Amino acid sequence: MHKDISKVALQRLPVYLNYLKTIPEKDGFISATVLASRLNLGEVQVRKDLASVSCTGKPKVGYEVKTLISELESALGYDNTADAVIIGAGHLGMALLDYKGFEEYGFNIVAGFDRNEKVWGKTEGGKPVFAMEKLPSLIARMHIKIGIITVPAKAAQEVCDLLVENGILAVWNFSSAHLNVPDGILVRNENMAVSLSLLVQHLTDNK
Amino acid sequence: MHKDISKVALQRLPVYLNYLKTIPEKDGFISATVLASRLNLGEVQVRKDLASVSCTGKPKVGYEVKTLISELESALGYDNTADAVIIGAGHLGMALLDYKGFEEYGFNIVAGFDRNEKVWGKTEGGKPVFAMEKLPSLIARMHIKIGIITVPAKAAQEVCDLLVENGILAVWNFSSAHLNVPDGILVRNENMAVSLSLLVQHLTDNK
DNA sequence: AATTTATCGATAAAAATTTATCGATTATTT
DNA sequence: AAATAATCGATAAATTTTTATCGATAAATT
Repeated sequence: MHKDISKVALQRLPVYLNYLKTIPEKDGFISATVLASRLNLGEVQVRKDLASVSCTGKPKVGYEVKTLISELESALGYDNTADAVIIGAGHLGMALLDYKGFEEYGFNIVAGFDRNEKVWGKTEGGKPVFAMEKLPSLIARMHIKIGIITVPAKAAQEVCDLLVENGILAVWNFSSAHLNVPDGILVRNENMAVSLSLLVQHLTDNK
Repeated sequence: MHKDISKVALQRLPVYLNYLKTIPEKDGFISATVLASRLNLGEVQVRKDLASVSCTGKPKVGYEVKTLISELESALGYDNTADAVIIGAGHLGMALLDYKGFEEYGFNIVAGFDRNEKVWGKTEGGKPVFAMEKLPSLIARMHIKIGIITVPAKAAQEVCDLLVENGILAVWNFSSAHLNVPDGILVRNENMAVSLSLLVQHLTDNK
């Protein structure tokens, strides 16, 4: 098994994977040179990134696309599917429930939960929405370790506490609230405004 | 004006800003030490990041929160509000239309556009959804430079081309498609599955 | 008023990441 | 069959980023 994939490389691997899945050369070969120019990355960087998951590149031709795809998938751990639940079935929660990309990458959003009884029993992309009361038993029964928080900021900490109490180990936080968690619990904050601001920053720099 | 903010620091600045806006010490001071421990970052790193936008820290007490907030905002360019449009009024598009965080950061999502006439005329969070035909004139009239793509992958390139044709300079791509754009156009890809996979990666590493 | 404590800001060291270079290898061309 | 061209993979150099150290300073304490 390949190891020592740097943090930043790890962020680029899915980009390669994603791109490889869309190209016409699906049944042939692709070189690091071509890949680099298509994705606007450095040729050497691409080669180095790929070296961390593959050693099947052949001089003059490059990498077999099929092989590379499965090597990337396996390196990224997409083989072992991971289950997660979503708390908050507003538009964002529903969008994530429906997001096809997850399945493709081996993730499985099991269900959504919401306080509002109007959405109980609804399904989105085949995923059901339940009452909050059902959360503890479902998490326990299915040994779920990942919780996705898409509730308003005000309710986020409360929801987070509930998740942690019930054995969740990683939280993906879409609310703007800053979450306090005990040691050992991983929080990843997804702040949409931050992402957009980085885009704008870039825009104003280059003029 | 402060300069030379490193790329990675630039990604952390909004985190500080976001956190500062939520704390109880709003009217007082906060030290890099405290900020670091609250956000689980290195003390020196925080101090260095802040040094790139501020020089108002006082020994023994830290930084005045109010001052720091406005210094961060100005460094990040949140003074000059930026307008954007969203193409694709599915759940994700609707969620972004409704996302309150943007306004807070000085962004303004002007409107959504969709091919499906069932959603035309709807509003979400006060933002209207229009037919695609209205896109060119609105972009031109309001001088909008940012487009957010939340359509399915199949339609993404077509939408992207349309945006570019009409003068959009930056694209925030939520679809899984890889977009080809002319030089000078900035594309930022938001792959939800990537974010989740990084979370999971971290989870499986630390066990 | 002197001493202690907490923190800044700067500089230096360490670590991580990117970029450059180059020999080895494989297909293609002569 | 030999020469050529393209590309890999490895190693080295350059750059960027993170972490450590330390004197200076402002508030708190003695």
